[in-house]
Amino acid sequence: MAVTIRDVARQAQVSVSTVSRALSAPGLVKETTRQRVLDVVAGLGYQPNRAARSLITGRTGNLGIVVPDLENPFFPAVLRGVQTRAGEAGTSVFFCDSRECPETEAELVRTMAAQVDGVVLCASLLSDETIIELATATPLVLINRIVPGVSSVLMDSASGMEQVVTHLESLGHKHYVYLGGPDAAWSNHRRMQGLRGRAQLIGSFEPNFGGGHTAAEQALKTGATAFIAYNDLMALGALSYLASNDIKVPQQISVTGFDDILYAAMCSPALTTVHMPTEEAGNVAVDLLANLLEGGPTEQRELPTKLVIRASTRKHPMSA
Amino acid sequence: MAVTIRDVARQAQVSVSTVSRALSAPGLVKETTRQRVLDVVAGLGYQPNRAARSLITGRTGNLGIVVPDLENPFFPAVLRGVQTRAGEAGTSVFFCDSRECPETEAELVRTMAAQVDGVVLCASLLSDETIIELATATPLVLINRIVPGVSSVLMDSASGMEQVVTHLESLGHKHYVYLGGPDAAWSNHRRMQGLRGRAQLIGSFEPNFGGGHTAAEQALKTGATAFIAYNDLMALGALSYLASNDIKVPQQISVTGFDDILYAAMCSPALTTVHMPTEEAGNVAVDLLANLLEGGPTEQRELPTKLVIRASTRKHPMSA
DNA sequence: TTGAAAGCGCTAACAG
DNA sequence: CTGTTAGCGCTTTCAA
Repeated sequence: MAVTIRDVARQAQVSVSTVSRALSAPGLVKETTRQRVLDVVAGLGYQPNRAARSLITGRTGNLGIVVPDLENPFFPAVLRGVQTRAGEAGTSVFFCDSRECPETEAELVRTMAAQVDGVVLCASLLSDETIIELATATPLVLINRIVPGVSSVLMDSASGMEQVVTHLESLGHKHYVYLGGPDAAWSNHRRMQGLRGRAQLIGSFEPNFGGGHTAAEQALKTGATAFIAYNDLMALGALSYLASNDIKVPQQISVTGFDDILYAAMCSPALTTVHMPTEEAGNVAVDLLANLLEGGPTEQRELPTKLVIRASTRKHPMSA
Repeated sequence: MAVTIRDVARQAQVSVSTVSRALSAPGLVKETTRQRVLDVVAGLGYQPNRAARSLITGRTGNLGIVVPDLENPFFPAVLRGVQTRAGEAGTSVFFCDSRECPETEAELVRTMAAQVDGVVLCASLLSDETIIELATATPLVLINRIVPGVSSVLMDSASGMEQVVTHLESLGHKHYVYLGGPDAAWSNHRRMQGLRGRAQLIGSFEPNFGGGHTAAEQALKTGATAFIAYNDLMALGALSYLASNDIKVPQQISVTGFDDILYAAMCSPALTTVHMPTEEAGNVAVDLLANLLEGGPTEQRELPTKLVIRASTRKHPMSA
């Protein structure tokens, strides 16, 4: 195979342990020796064998992330945050898409566990019990989910939703309907809390374009003047349904989304939605995982969200 | 740590080598012995330590993929294809986003090389030389890029573009402009070939929403009646620019995209674009990589593309 | 068909 | 500050 630590040791005229130390515990080696080793390392293009290292340290230097749907741009954004922060620490990232299936999710976490130091679980659909069980076996950080005793980073959905409601009320809307996401999604319940009981509820629907389409059809029958979608993808689906039925947004019906994915700003009318600090959440998740790996305590962190008002909402016509 | 091969051997009353063989070379062990070992394995929940295994076999059982922009839904779709096929073979997938930066790209491939058996490189911006150099060090499969002597899977951009041109001509358009993507992108040149010299060229622009916005502004000055965008994201940006300038699509100007990302169908007007077999490309890439790892030859595979006609194109008004 | 033994490349005591 | 030594958990000759 490639060049080993022994080759470096020989050429630098030191023992293998000195090479090892020069690389991973610089303080323990005389500066001139270290420099000599480093030169040889560079010259030979030596790269430590990670398998050998992790065999002895028990650490892989990798981390995993599983998301429910890679096609929802919300999740690639989180991935980016994770990759960026992990990369800074020389950590590589495994990813998996569970396709909104809880069984797959648990399976993936278990499979990953064997080859990573810890995993980030996004918008999990698993039960508290299963999550606790997984967290016992593997350092685990949740994103947008709270489970007692497990680290997590939250984007404040409840507050985001309250901002939506406040906005809609300030526009004079009296009757609005919530196009609900998956029952198993913790975020869905959290968002409902933010509604403070003021919205009519329908659902649950699939948290994607098709789900929004279906939801809009039902929502229309309620006579509501505003639709609050579980997420942007559903809102986009609703927009599409309404457009194809010649219902004008926002003139006849106001629509709001959640997540502020890229397309929320691109569609027309541009979507009023709640901005989520996705990349930052990814960063923080990696930090929490790092703490965990150093024996630190579990932590919960909450990141603020902010309503972004665009063109899909306006004053309720009757309230003028 | 966890349960080791020795624990299994002890409890099954055989040597460690027998356990090893029972697991990875079933033919070499008496059936009854094998069954006994397997029972113990299941009972103990034994999972072979991958680091130890790969230390000796030199294989990691992992593969890597690097894409230029995770925010472009085209790439998550490819990722999915890769993950799916890799998963079937028990292979895990590392991902990285190079953020359209060639240096980062090369760096990422090199970093990954240390811990994967091979890597898939999507829409690479690197020079042929660099790619060949990387391919020499690591089994490599390219997606949407051809480099002599390197395996690759192509989605037939040239043909896709020809279909666009044919469509536009059939609608009576005489003057159309190509909103070009990055100069370093092989796909960009390939798509230009499909133009057969019949479009005016402007660019290059960033292959995203913002780039499309900018491009549309310039394209407008050409007096062309149809805009052909390098990809859907740019087309979406162009649509947005035109809408905000009260130019009606497709009444005044026709617009086409490329890729058929999810949002191409969602926006309004829905985008006429070229559908790319992204997931399949991911699958095939994994297959080619597997062949390579088994000592097979490099291969080039081309997958067909198909024009999807939606609402953003129509007959040229002057040609009625 | 099975077992014993020799490492894969590296880190981590333990001496010096 | 540096070297020696003993493995980490597994696969793979080589013998039996």
